[in-house]
Amino acid sequence: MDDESLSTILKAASDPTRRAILTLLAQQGPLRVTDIHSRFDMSLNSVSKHIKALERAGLVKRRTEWREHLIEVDMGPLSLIDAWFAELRSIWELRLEALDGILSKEDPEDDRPEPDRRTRHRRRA
Amino acid sequence: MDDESLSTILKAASDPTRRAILTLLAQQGPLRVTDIHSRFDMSLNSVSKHIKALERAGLVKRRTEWREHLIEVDMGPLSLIDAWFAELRSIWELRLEALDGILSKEDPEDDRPEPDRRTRHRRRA
DNA sequence: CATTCGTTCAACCATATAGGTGAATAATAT
DNA sequence: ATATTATTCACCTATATGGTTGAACGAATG
Repeated sequence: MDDESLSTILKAASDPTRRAILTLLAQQGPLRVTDIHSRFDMSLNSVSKHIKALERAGLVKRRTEWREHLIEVDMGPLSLIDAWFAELRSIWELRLEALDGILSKEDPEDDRPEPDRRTRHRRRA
Repeated sequence: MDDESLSTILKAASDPTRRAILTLLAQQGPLRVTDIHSRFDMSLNSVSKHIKALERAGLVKRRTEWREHLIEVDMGPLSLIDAWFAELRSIWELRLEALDGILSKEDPEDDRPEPDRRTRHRRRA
């Protein structure tokens, strides 16, 4: 549905460091920014930025207790991606079924322009 | 498994135009670059680049017949993403189960540093 | 042969982002 | 009050990417 948040989520997940952070959080549970930083050979600032990217995508949630910011993974948005994949797959399968049904009936030329190989020059609407 | 190709796939899928191209291909079947271009308000060159990005990610395959390049969607790589999600989820659930098991047994302090709220200064290894 | 069509390649610009450093803020400990 | 710890904010640089335009290439038509 929401195309923009889908982009944000996928883009956030497309970075190896961010995926590693997600994995770390999944197996270790809520951690502080500093704890996460200690696992990576990278400046604390960069880690903080990555976390903010994950936060923007909704893949992690921040729970601020006293002076520590606990970061925990949120599996929710992943289902959005699942849903998109499922939709794409179903569209694809629907087309195949429809193709099956048409195979012997309609004039195939005006439905989808099936390339008529090695005839004279292709013109299409 | 292959972290780099996972990044490539997710990044390719993170662009709205590219997702639209995938959807179009899923419902229309194999199309030429020009056909795809006609659906978007964008230069042919840009469309060509997007297609190459999708190709690099393995999300579409190119079938060159005579002088036309037929582009068709390939659902294969999507399973790679599915697999990663599933792995992440299972790691997460495993931790929860383990937490359940430990609840009353071990010294909780050296397993995962559970923040001991408002005690004296935190020091960690 | 010259022309047209489908596609890619090359150069270019604007913008976004990953990474860094250093200062600022907030809260606790001494 | 001062020092220490945790986090963020602001700024800078390099690189990647989306988009453009224009030229080049290969194949089929006339």
